[in-house]
Amino acid sequence: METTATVREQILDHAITLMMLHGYNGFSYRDLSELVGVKTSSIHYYFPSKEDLALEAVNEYSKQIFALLGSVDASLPADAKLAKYTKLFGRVLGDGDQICLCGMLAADIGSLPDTVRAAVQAFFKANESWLAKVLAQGVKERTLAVNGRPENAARTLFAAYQGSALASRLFQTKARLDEVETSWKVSKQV
Amino acid sequence: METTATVREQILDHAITLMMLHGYNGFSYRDLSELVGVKTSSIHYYFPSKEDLALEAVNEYSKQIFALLGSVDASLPADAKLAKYTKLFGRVLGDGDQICLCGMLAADIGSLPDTVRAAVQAFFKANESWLAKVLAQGVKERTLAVNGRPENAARTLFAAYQGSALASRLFQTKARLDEVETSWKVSKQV
DNA sequence: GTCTATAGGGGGATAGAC
DNA sequence: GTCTATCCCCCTATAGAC
Repeated sequence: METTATVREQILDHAITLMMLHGYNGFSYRDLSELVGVKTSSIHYYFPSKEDLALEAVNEYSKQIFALLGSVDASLPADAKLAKYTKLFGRVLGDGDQICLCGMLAADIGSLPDTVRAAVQAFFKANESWLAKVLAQGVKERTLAVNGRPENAARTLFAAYQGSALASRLFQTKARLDEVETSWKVSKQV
Repeated sequence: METTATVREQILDHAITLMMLHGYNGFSYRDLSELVGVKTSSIHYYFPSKEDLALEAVNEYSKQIFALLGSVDASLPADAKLAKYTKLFGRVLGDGDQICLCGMLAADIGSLPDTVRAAVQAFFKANESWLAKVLAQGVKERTLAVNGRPENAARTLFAAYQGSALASRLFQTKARLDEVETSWKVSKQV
């Protein structure tokens, strides 16, 4: 049982959540201060600048997501893997008021340094390459509908997940994420 | 030749651009003041609160986009209409540092009042229903690849455009928008 | 309509005591 | 490591002169 999180970990976790809710420019050290229960100067002790904090948030977030992706059973059929991915992406969205941290920071990229841009790019690429493998497998198994090369389709698919996360929150319904999955599954045609 | 724009119009146009670059929380009345050449208090004369400004920006932006959508020749084949849409979406992105205003505000929705949320929702729905008609036409003509009902596929397609706009700016390449179109076009299979 | 002036608060960040 | 105190600037918004 892990009931003890260091102050640093608490700051980072809350920073991730706050950015998923309100974006980089929509939260402050004061917000964190109140959530964690330490003064803002203590937060600067761990994360000298807000940009440092954003960068470490992306790295921590990526680490967590990649761990989940890595835990998906490699022997599953492609459509089952895609279903896992949809669920994973949905769980990240929390109660419906959050979007993917890296989708949010991609929106805020105009306010962020290149270090953060590179980290967000890496997150995108990793997800896209994971999805590309699943799509390639789905083509072989004839369970997923892929137009063109799997690499290209995977970029579009990941974009669709990110866009659907935006729409899910905007309309307060998670159904839109499931529709993405449906759009790539081979159907008997309605 | 229209060389005269009212101060109000200039404010609104710059507000749209600034929000497409940096989001709702990433620009200020001072930024606008410097761009337009009037004091911030004059901006408050036209737009009492920043939320008012955001709402009118969405309305103006929507009006412009809907006018462009309406100008697409109804007699075109579906795949040609989709190509027009891709171009239109790409032109909105400007030099590659902007994303769709309503995509951006969907990311910032946690900081915005319900009036703005409703306006952004209306923008999403209008685009989705326009795309749904194109997809339905494409199914008949056998030029577009649609899985499931056109309405569902259209929501996924629009999400893919929004997500690809994010990625286009993140990676500084517009190729990603074209890939969306490719993913819905019936191909001879590579 | 546009300005000056200002209110009143929030922002990130730092110095230095403990 | 955490605090108090503070700096300095930016923020939205308003009052009132012109």
